[in-house]
Amino acid sequence: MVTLKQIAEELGISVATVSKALKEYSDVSKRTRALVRETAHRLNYKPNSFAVNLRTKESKTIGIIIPEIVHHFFSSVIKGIVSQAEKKGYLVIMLQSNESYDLEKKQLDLLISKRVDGILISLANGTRNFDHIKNVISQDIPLVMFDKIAKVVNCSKVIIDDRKAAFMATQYLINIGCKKIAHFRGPLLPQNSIDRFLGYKQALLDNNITYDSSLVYINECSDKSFEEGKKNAKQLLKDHRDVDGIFINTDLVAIGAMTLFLEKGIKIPEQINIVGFSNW
Amino acid sequence: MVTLKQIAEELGISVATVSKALKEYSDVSKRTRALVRETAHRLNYKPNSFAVNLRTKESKTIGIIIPEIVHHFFSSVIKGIVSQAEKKGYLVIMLQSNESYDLEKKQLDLLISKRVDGILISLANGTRNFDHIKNVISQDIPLVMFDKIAKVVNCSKVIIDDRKAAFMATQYLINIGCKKIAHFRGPLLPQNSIDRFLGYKQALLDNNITYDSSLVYINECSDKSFEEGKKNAKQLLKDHRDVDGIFINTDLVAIGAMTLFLEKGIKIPEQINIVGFSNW
DNA sequence: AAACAAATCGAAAACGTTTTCGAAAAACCG
DNA sequence: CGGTTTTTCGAAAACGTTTTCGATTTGTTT
Repeated sequence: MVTLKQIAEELGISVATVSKALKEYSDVSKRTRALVRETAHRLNYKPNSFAVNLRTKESKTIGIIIPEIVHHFFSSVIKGIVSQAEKKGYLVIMLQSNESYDLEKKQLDLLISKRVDGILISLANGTRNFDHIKNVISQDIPLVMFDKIAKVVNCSKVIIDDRKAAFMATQYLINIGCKKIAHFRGPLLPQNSIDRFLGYKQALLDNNITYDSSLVYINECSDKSFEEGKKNAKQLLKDHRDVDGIFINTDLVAIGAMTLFLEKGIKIPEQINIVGFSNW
Repeated sequence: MVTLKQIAEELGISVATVSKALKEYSDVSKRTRALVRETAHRLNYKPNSFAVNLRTKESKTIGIIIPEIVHHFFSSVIKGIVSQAEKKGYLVIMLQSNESYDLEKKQLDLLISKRVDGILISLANGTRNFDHIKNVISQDIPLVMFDKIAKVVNCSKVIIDDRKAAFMATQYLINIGCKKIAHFRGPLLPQNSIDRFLGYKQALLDNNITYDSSLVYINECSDKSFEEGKKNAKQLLKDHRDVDGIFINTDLVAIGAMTLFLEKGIKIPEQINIVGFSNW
């Protein structure tokens, strides 16, 4: 591997000038600048990023922590992040928390020990303490939360209007004539699960439909979402045979529910209407 | 940020001993080792990985290049790679080639300029020259290819037996009674596209069904796979109305084809049987 | 030609760690 | 107690780059 020193020796000048020449410092004459550029190219010089990192104290990489990689939403988010970061010369290190608080904390430690320049994070469902996040922020490491956020943490956040979207989904069911609408919601904690529930409730309220908490089913949105959807659908059939619409927190759960209904010979959308959330 | 030097000053010993103590060198007495460990922990010492990288000439990161992140197969592969790498203390940098040869080359350059310790790569469909790969290998940077490989490159490779799998899929269609079986294949180049085609052909041969090249349709497996599936299915209906089975290179294409058949009122599997490939 | 300004370069320190090698101290032995 | 071995430590170099600051050279102005 060729270094600045070798270029310097080749040209009989100092390492300092070579370094400056390569960064086009006005400090060094045009003639030597050209000379250096030329031989650097000839020797196929590539700066040693380890040394650059140490000296400049930055790595031009950003870290990202998401609950689950194999997930249509997150994998498209990653794609966007990676390609955008790239344009600015940044690389992306990706870790997943498996929806676990402990793992999330460990991954965060890993990223700061690697001294990434910044961190993007979507919280695990299991996270209800945010000290590890606040700790990072207090160390002045840039951090922004997206999708699964915590309102109490003071940092930039990127989210959609879950509440409004849920409202619109429920309103749609009402518009096409549904009278009794159930909701399969996510866990109690993540903000977007809460907001979607509130949007659902608001839509009922605005249309003078009385809210019935027994129509709300919870699922964990773990990696068995599909099975959870089937289970909840089965339970729903027992509890409320006359439900004619469901607004479901996540598409994979919705697919599980649909599968069960089809197995039971229940026609969609003739007998029951279903709206999922996520754009899978 | 606390450094070795600060620990050394705190204890009135040298930086060298602190470093060695933290790595449990037998070189330093048990007493000082304990002392160092203790104060390091108390001061919340975290080694500066930039310096470690520079000194040890390794970064404990591996790079991975895949054609497409938003893809069920690749995102599960990533998940496996990330979690396994993690166990060994490695991080993963991920880049995508968008199925483009030029981008693939650029990404490879990026990874080696970042001096990753090793590279995993699944080739882009557009790649038909492998000098960039060979070049990396000749620099003694560990590289292994997976899924979309090139036979001519001399390195470790991880693949499945595409040919056998395709054979089994086609054989299955034959077993359930299909007489005229079409094949929607992938591009001409990637090895697994070739192998799947050969497996299909072999199955026909072994069952004394004459191979008819007009029953083979090509699709590019780009990001418009779904549309390609529909298009090929439409064409197939024009060319060979009596086909009763199709072995399709990729699930997303198969879904496109199924969608078109359903739109045309053709019943699956009553009128036509379909096997896709990928486990989506 | 003296005086000054501008252009060009390089020595050296710094980033924080790891490792070699020699020196000092301690322990052991007859 | 002298000599030898073992244990314990630290000085210093090295990794390759960036940047400051002073020195030297060149050019410009009276």
